[in-house]
Amino acid sequence: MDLRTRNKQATREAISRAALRLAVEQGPGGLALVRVHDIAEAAGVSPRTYNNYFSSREEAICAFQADQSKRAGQALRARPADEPLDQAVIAAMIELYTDPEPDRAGLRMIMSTPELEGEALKAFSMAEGPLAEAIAMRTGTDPARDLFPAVMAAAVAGAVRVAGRHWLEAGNAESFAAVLRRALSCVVPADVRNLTTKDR
Amino acid sequence: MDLRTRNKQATREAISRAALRLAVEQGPGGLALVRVHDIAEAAGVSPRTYNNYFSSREEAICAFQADQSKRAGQALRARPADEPLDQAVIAAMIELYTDPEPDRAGLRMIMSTPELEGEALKAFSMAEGPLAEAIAMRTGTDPARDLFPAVMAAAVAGAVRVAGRHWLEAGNAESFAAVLRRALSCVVPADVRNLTTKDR
DNA sequence: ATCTGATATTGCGCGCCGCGCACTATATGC
DNA sequence: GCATATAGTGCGCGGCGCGCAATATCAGAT
Repeated sequence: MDLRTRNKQATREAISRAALRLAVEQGPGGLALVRVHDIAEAAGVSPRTYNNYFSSREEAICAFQADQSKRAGQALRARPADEPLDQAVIAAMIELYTDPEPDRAGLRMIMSTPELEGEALKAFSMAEGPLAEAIAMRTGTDPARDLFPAVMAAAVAGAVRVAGRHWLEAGNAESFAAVLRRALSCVVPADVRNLTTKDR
Repeated sequence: MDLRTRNKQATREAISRAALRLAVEQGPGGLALVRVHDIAEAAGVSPRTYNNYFSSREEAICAFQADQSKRAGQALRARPADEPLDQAVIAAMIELYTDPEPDRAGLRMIMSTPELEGEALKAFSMAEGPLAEAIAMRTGTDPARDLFPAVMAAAVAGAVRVAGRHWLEAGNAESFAAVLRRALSCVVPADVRNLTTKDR
């Protein structure tokens, strides 16, 4: 990859990290106190530059989650091709979202701050497109006709979100991986054939 | 209900309707041209009053979808108690979202305008809470321990969203009810017992 | 090592937005 | 018909997003 591009990504990440850190410092109640000026300063960049990378504080704060979700497709595609869909999806999502174990404070910030709700949903739902594509590949279905890939992708993304919420509310009782597996088991059918055929 | 409250709701709806109408007029590309001033004027209200009801144009535009989603719980609860979960959910969602058949232009506006993406996701996801509660009632599960109700609710809301997108992209080939049924069939298990037991 | 062209960063300024506050208009319930 | 809670409004402030043009920075060729 181009060095120039790498520097850009570094700047982007610096801004994003600064934004999330400052937001976490204020807690879910004080998002209004996180000024663009502060984010830019903490990232060592001018306010105008901050706005070249993100068009809202919310977007900057949730950027990490968004980027992670975008990798959902490749995570599933990385699973062995002969693995059953349900196992592949569960393994892929656990790998994607628990490497490393999520930051509690950060996740709590983006998931329980009303002003961030829309952006957080956007961040998680960014997994849907790539995921649907990967699922379609695996099941050999045509995304234009079959609803199954897109619906399943949305269900998986939703399960991840619910798992996150539950993991935040419960204490350290369970690892996120365990919660995630439980959640995904509710929507990823062990045998998917009867559903796809019904859907054709 | 109090008359005063009804007038408030009427005002709220007037603003919301005006906002959506103006947005549709500009199309998904020109949301920036929909000024608060115009919305307020079209609703016969001062800009300041508009802001007493909605804290952003996006929220005003998506208010109808949001309100509809909020009724998901009662829609499911209105189904006969002895009806199997899968049939009840499908029937309830079809009743809720196809009475009347959705407005194509309006739905297209909120679902394919990038600036509205977050708010639209919020609107659809507002069904999840009430829906999860109703599902928990039906299945007799404890939402605090079992993930199933919340996960299923998220999956259903996601399926509705995907169905909407598909219905917009396809022409008049299918009624929305038909698409909705197909989408929901992908995630609502015909026999839910094996999943709930696995989840306990 | 130097130059050069591309590109990232920045400063400035405009228009709009969300909202707190205080005031006014309204009509509900007595 | 009146008192009073409540909805609507005008004003003003601070902040934000972004277009534009100038500047700084750096990769790559010579």
